[in-house]
Amino acid sequence: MNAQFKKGVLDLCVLAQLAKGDKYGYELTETISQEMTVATGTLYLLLRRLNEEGYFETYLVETPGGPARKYYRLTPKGLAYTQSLKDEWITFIDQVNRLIR
Amino acid sequence: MNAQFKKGVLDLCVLAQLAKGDKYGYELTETISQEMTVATGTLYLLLRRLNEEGYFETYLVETPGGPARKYYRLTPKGLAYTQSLKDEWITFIDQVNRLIR
DNA sequence: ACTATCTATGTTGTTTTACAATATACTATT
DNA sequence: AATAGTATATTGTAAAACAACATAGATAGT
Repeated sequence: MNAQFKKGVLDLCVLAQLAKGDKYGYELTETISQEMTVATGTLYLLLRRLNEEGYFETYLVETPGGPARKYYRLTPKGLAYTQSLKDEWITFIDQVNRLIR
Repeated sequence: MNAQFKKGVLDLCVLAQLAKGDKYGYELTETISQEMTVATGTLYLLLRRLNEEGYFETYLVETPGGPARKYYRLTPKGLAYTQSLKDEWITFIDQVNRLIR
């Protein structure tokens, strides 16, 4: 069992969003905030950490108004990690449900 | 949303077990270990914390062989907290599922 | 008699993660 | 001129889980 799941579901949420297509940080903050409260700083910290672990590639895109957007693209390693995290999440839910029902 | 859920599902597992009936620490360790890995020290730390917050009453029971068992009994406050945590857990699963599917 | 194992409770120090607060910077609106 | 929105990022703090260790009585094996 992955110990990180007890406190690391956000990783999965971000990775699963990126599996749908490249996104920039602020965009991820907005999307995830629709479902749960998350501090903006938390997302950037998480993105930096996962980036350092080789799950992302990044690229900058200029915008006419406002600062440039930093897009995150999943690497093959990142995609594989996303799938394994998703599987572990499903398993984890079952384990918890067996204990609490 | 409860921020503790991202890292506090163990609380719910322990409380839900106690909602079924009084149990002692080692017994909880055994039961929860059937579903997920958990360090013995973690359980006792968690029990002490929840006890200090008024969710338990405790009592000792002598055993013919081995040290006495410390039983934990949910207080009304603890039972109410268990139910609210359970509700929040169900909600949380839905929120995550919307983000990852 | 000694050793290991099981039952049972508990503490200490470390790591991880999320949060709050703060900082920067450009644009558009009032 | 001030505020709000878009966008990225850092710092310090708190919570929770872990690993390792400590204690202790009973039992079983060698």
